[in-house]
Formats: sequence, C-alpha cells, structure tokens
Amino acid sequence: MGRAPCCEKVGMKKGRWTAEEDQILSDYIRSNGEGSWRALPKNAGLKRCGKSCRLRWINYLRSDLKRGNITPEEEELIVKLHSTLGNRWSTIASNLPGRTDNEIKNYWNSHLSRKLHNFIRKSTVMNVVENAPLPPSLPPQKRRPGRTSRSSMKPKSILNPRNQKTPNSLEANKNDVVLPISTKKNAQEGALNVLSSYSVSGAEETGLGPCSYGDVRYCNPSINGDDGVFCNNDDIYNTNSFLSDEPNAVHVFSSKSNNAEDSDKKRGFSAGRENMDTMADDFIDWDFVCREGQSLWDVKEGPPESVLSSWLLDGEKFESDDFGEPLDLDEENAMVAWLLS
DNA sequence: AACGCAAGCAACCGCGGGAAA
DNA sequence: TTTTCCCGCGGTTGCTTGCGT
Repeated sequence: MGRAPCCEKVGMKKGRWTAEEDQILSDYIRSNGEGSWRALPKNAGLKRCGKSCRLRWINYLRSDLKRGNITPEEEELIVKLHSTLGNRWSTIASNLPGRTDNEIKNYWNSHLSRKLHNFIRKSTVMNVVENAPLPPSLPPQKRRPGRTSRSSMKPKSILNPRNQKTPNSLEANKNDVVLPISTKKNAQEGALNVLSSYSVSGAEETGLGPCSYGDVRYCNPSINGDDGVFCNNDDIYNTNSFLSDEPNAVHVFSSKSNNAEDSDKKRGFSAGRENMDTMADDFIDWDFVCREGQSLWDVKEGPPESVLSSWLLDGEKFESDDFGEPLDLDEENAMVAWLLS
C-alpha cells in the first residue's frame, strides 16, 4: 500500500511564493507557532501543501536566517563537517547558525563540488610528471565564471554510434600523457581502468572517443591489458583519442571540445550528476589522489586529511564503504565538537 | 541589442523514521 | 504488532538572472 499524500494535491498552488503568501504564512506562524504543517495551510488560508509551507518558512521566512554569501570561515566549516558527516546537510546546517540545510546543500553542489572537480583534475595532472613530461604549455582554461553545469557533467551517450570510435581508428594525440594507473578499483569487467586529464579549450570538436565516462566500458581491454583510459577535462567527458602500449600506464588526453552541452543535447542524453560521482568512485584511485593532492583553498599547504577526504568521498559511499558503521548521535556530536574545537 | 547558455537558487518530490492510534 | 500519519531529509528539477557571443 502506498503512502498517503502529505496533503490534498488538487487545487494546491505550486511554484514561487508571492509576497502575499509569505505574509500570510509568517503572520500565522508568529501567532500560532511552528508545527502541524499538514493543517497549517487550511488554517492559514493558503492554497499550499503543508510541506511547501514548512520549506518556505524554514528556508526563507524564519527571522533568524543569515542572509548573504557564505563566508570563508563558514565554507571551511562546511568542508570539515562534510568530511565527517557526509551529505547530512541538516546536521551540518545545525552547526552554522542562520544557515539552512538547503542553502548549504546548494552551496556544496554549486561552489564546492566544482572546486572538488577542479582539484581532482589539478592533483592528478600534477602527478603526470612523475612518468612523463607534460606538454610544454597548456592553453589556459577558458570558461565562464560559476559552477560546472549539470549538463556538462553528463557522460556522452554510449548508445549513439556517433560517440563510438573503434580503437583502430584512434590515434594518439601528441599531447597525450601517460599516467600511473590504479589497480585498486577496477571498472566493470571488461572495461579499462581509470585516469584523468587536463583540458584544452578553444579547439574544435572532432568526435568522441571511447574513453569518456559513458564510453569507457566499451573500451577494448585487450588493447593493453589492465591499462585504462579515462578522460576528465573541464567538461569532463570530452576526449577524442587514446592509445597506450605501456603496462600499468594510462593516457591523459587533451580535449578538443569545451562544450559537451551541445553534444549531449543532440544525442538526447540524460543522466544525473550522482552518476558521475558514483562512476568517479569506481574509477578513481582515491588513495592516490588523497596522498598526492593539495588543498583546494591553499595550494601551498597540504590540507588536513579530514578535510581532504571530504572532497574526495561521496558521502554515502564514505559512510558505507570506507568508514564503517555510521556514527550514532552522541558520536556524531562528539565528532562535530572535535571539528569545531 | 538580441540571443543563447550556464550558474545559482528556490522549490518540489519521494522516501524513511518515529509517533500515535 | 500493524497501520496510518506526520515530519524531516536528501536528491532533483526548473525558473531566473547574468554573462558571453
């Protein structure tokens, strides 16, 4: 038996709240207090779902909310807490007075996840030099300010033949670089392993190779045994070539496209961002990145492990796979207190 | 100046936990 | 013990705004 709806859906208004609705809700809660959200709309005379009223009050109308940008101090605290708590936004928010879980979640998904994205790229690229020289000069990143778009985080469709080149048709890019490869976590059976890349923008798109996230499982493992190919540029899935003939090595590719959006639209691709995260967990040698990486906010000083791990671990995965059982409330509070100390 | 695209944020949705009946 | 209901959380979506071309 399915759950009963939280409220009568018919006749309920959705979408943006008007100033008038805000006023009604605020007035009602100030005189009657919070709670009884299910009954609130009817009592207050609002044509809104109770959940919607609650959300509006908590995230916007409460008088104790702090407005304005997240400060660097708050950001650091968010990162620290996230490293311990994972995606438990409400718990994190409870340690940031005036901030809501929704606000922090949005901030993480926009600002901080992009930092993570760039950080991974930077940290892995920096290690390339251990095995092979980087190209003499990489074109500077050119992108609009702001976060990485959702669409640009999508893998290229593996279903569209346009996206699939046969290995034979591929040629190594002269800018390709060989990386050490992780054998800790293998991709799906029959797939190639990990890697990373730097991005090159401003060049034309010439086609998509088999080494983007979406395509990696179609790479032919016989090409070079355990080696793998994986590309991660600013628009993470773009790549156009691969070739490797060295054991325990992978190629880092230059990209010839900086606009995955158009390609995705043309192919009708759709995928959630978490898919990328999950796949990244499968493919990336986190130990390697953690060990060698540098701080996102201060490249001169290595970050505390607790902080660094936050950037690199998906909250869910970190709870279930890497850090044992979730903390109970007391342990969690103790951990938070320790972090805040 | 107009258009298109991407970022940011507000809001919605589904689910799980806990309390009450 | 089971069922129902409410609340809260986290993930996701879609609208608005602003920037770049």
